[in-house]
Amino acid sequence: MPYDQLKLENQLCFPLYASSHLIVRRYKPYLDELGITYPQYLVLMVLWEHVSMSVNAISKKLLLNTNTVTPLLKRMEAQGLLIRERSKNDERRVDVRLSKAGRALEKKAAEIPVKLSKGLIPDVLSVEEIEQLKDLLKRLIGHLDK
Amino acid sequence: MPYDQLKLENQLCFPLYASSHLIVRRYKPYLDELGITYPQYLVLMVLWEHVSMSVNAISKKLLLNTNTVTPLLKRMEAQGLLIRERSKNDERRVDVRLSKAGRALEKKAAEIPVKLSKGLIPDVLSVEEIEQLKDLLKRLIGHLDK
DNA sequence: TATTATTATATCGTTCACGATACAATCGCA
DNA sequence: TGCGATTGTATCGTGAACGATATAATAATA
Repeated sequence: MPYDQLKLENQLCFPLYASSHLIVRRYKPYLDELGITYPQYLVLMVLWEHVSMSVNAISKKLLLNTNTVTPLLKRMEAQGLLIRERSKNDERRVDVRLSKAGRALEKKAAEIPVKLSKGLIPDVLSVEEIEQLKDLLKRLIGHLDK
Repeated sequence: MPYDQLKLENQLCFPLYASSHLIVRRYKPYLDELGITYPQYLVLMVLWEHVSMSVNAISKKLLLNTNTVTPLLKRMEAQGLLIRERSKNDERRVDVRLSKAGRALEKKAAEIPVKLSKGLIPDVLSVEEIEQLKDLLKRLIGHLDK
């Protein structure tokens, strides 16, 4: 039985890949109600925390490339969720800030993580295990993102 | 400070999403050498373990929808990595098996997980922590995939 | 000041990922 | 046997995700 490391069962990457997809699928019905996608929800979370941010700063925060974030932001601007504006200080930069509509979504969105954790915590994973999982993932990300 | 659960920092989903992307990025240069993408590598792993499988069985194994897997397999067939053939028993099914070229990639692919674990284990995460991480992810997937 | 390098963003083409939908083959059961 | 329900696969359209590339603004330095 050669190449045990090539079994899905034994890989770390596959469960990461799969759980990421599955959890986004779980978010979908709730995000559909708000008219946004999961990556758009990530952008909103960044902008709920920071009044104004450049395209570059957003893409760094989300660990995505700017050529992914640029069209994402343009779609969100077209939907009226945010405003993109060339910075006056440095005209290479485009600063992004939420519109009223974008800011208004925060309250509704706040319920989503609560709803999703139902049935998961503590039945499947305890609070401690969730913290453990987040910690392990953050250390992994720290290694991968350099 | 309202809505703490909406901070990227506090979410479980975001580190899952991010680590999945980052690890696929790490795979990329190695998979480029083999002329395949990460989802194609997943398909190959399934078929290295199982001589023949239906489209449906592959999509279930990878936790992907068939409308994702069908074009994936067609591209792989066009590249000469595998053969798709209507099942004789049940003509609704399409059985998929590797070509010689597809089987030949296994040996080269076997080195990739080994290379990727360098610098990660045990410096960033111990062997035990990797096992712990896989276990937590599998339990999470078990919950999400139903 | 001129020119080279860097930074920030945008554009293009390919591959995924998935919901909605279509359609043919097979199954279940009266 | 007949026929409605189910199953397996495929097609289409939209939104990512990213490498490669382009372009303009700014910074660095000769």
